[in-house]
Amino acid sequence: MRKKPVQQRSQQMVDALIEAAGQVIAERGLEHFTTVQVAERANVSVGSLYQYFANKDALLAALVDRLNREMGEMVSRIAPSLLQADPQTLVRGLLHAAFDFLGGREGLYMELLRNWYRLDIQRSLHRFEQQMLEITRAYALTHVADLRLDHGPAKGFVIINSVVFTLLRYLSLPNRALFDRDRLVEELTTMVAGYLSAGRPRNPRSKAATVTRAKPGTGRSKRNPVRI
Amino acid sequence: MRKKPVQQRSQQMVDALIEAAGQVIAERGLEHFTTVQVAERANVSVGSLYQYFANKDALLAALVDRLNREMGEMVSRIAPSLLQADPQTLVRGLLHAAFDFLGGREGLYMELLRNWYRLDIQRSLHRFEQQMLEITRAYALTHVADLRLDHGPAKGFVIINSVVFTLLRYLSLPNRALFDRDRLVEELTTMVAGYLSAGRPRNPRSKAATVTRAKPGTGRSKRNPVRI
Amino acid sequence: MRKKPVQQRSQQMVDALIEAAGQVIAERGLEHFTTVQVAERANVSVGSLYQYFANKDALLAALVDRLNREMGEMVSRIAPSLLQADPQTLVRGLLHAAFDFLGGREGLYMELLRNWYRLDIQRSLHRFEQQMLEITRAYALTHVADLRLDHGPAKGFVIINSVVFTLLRYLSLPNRALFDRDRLVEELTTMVAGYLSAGRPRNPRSKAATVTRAKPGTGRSKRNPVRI
Amino acid sequence: MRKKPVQQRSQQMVDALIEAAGQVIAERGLEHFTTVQVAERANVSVGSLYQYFANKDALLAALVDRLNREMGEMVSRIAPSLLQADPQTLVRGLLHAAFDFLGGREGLYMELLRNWYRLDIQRSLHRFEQQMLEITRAYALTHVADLRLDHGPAKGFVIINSVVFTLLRYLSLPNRALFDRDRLVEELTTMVAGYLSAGRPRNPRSKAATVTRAKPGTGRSKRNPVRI
DNA sequence: CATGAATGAGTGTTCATTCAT
DNA sequence: CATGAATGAACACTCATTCAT
Repeated sequence: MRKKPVQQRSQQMVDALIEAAGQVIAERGLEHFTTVQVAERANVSVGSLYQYFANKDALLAALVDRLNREMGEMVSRIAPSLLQADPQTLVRGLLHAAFDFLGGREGLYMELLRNWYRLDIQRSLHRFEQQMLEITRAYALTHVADLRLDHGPAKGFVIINSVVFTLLRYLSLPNRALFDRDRLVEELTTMVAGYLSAGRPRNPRSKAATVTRAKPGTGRSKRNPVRI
Repeated sequence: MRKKPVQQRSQQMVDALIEAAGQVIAERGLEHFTTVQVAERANVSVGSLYQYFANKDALLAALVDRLNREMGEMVSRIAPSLLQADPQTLVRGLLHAAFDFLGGREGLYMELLRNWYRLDIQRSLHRFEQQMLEITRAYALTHVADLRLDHGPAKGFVIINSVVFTLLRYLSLPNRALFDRDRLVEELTTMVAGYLSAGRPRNPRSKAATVTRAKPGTGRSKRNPVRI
Repeated sequence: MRKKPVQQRSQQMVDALIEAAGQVIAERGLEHFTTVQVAERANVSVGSLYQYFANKDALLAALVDRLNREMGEMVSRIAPSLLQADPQTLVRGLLHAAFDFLGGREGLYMELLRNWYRLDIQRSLHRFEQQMLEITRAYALTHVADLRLDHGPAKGFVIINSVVFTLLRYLSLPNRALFDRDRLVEELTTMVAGYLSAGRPRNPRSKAATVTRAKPGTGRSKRNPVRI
Repeated sequence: MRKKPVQQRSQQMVDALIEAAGQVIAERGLEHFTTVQVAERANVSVGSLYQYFANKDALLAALVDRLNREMGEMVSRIAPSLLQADPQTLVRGLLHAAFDFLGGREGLYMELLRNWYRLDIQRSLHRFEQQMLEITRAYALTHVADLRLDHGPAKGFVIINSVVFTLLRYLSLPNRALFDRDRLVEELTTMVAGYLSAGRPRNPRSKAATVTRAKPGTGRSKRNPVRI
């Protein structure tokens, strides 16, 4: 940002520009938005845009920052009320919140998240993972028996990406006739809640199976038989 | 495609152009590749490119078609050998195959899949889902007890997207120090295999819960703790 | 200048702006300096700049005026002490003064003089010539035998421009390793002092040669054979 | 240059663009010429300009190269016919040639040379000096008695810059009423020829004078008293 | 059919200047 | 009077697409 928007009017302009950028991106797509369009949408001249943002990328970065922040806020808002529920309820609640967040603001977040690798949205996703990890830990403190405690970074990574991109793709579907939102949430709830509970002795009679990789030879050595 | 390449030379040229397009995209990224670059890489003039492809988008569509086809071939190649194994082995095998596929060809598929919404890769993913569904059905015929038979479209959707995008994002990670590929595959295997086995009467006492969505339609606000 | 700065504060501001303009030009070059930079450097707003200068060019004109005045002052300061010396000493003294003047003020004058044709520095140079003419006349009054008295405007023109631009280019040289300042001054002294003394019967035996222009025909008519 | 103009048509285009650039610069001045204007003048689109020149600067560089080359050719064309003449005739001939060259082509060279420090015209001037040095050496071989042989780089530097910039400024004069071209050439001839002959024992009775700098204290150390 | 030079609309960005506060 | 945010015309440069050869 070129100038620190200390004054109120300035901050308003910065906000208006970020907002306008979001709208234009949501409407035209990331690859078709131009600085002039953003300025026009914000009822402002291009020059003003460049008074507050060094360049187009800086504007995008600010928008991503807002996404990042709002994702955090969303989680913080939702989490407390879910800590007393059982795992499925927790997961389902988070999923609905994520759904609402993604579809919100005219699909702005969707277009941004679809471009997670161009913009620096990886950071946002990473922070999201951290928050989920914290929630899981907090949850585990009161529900000792229900969830495994030793969640490494991999579990959070798997869950977040599975959920976010599955939702994202569902919302991007031209035709949602095959199954509705609730069905999707239930499926994801089943999958995620099951995954979170995994590892506990769920079914004592389940036979221990020793399996090897089907196609072990692609350069990965010592992938040992795994006990499940 | 402007002309049906009935002649052999023409088909070769079409192939060379698609191949070149893939290479250039893998190297420079989707947003930085140009038709001239593609033509040069294919040792052909731009004019010839436009002889066979109406425009840039048609070229991209052809590339996506190839992706679509190769994804199908990949699955068909892998599936037969896995039908005898137990669920985890099946899933793990498919995951490793998907991993290899994504990382293959210098990351060409990654760059394409990252742009699933710009190009029309949704079709490819959908076909992929169909194939997975078929595999699951075939598998179920011989492993009746292990997997639920009533997989609707939602389950396939969830699995495919969860897996594909999680792998995609992992491979896009600048730093893979936190956990390695095998760990990720194990986690996904656990999640997916568990999910596929879910629905069977695991906990007889569980159901009989009446749940209502807090605000089922557009329901944004205050989605209250829910009793399941 | 838009307003006559009758008040003291105003005059200070005008001075500060001119000074700031000079500094910015010296640092960034004439083609890269902006009115905003100048205003900031003068601890003043752009609006104020435009209160006193109709536009950018007016500011530059004021700067050139100052250059003009300071060049005059420089000559006036130097001249008196040199009127008693012999021609070479006079010339050498003036050259060193010109050198110091050009290199002074962080090279401000250099950047301005390099742009003698954009800004209206021709006036400054012309005034400079007048001053030199006066000095020569004054000098001739006490050194009748040493210098020709009939210096027309051409001689002053030749000397001033030869000296100023040669010094200017020397100071603009990226590498001054070939010869140092003193050497340059000596050469110029030799040339100029010799030139000023020329016309007197130096070499009685010089044969009268009738020569024709080497390439008389390029559009300049009747340039007749010249008697030397 | 982006593409090697191997073909004739291409070379023509390159030439046309350079020529157009020269014309636009001569008409509008260096700071007001745009790539679009150049393209239009060359009856070509901007895109074509950029097919042959990486950017605006590359176009300017090509123009400067042409200046450089033409200056060299001009000297080579003039020099041979002057080697038999006496010094004044030599100098006068070169001066008239330089005059014609500068004023030629609608003043294109003037505008370029006025910008010797922005463009890389210093190289051209340096090469020009080298050529003059060679001419002087060749001349000295047949006119041993007339010219000093030990011309260091300083002498050439002084002459070239004195002459070039004095001519340049004369041609830039809005009003040439004070003295005409021939007068200027005569004055320069006198000065330069005198300078070139200097150093020879011209006047045995000239008293040796020891002089010190008029204003020695500006930071240049060891500037010793000079023997004249 | 093949070629690749030519096109020109479109984009990001700058900066002299104005004017509401 | 001073301020500095706002303006928008102007410019360098790109690249998908065409078409004369």
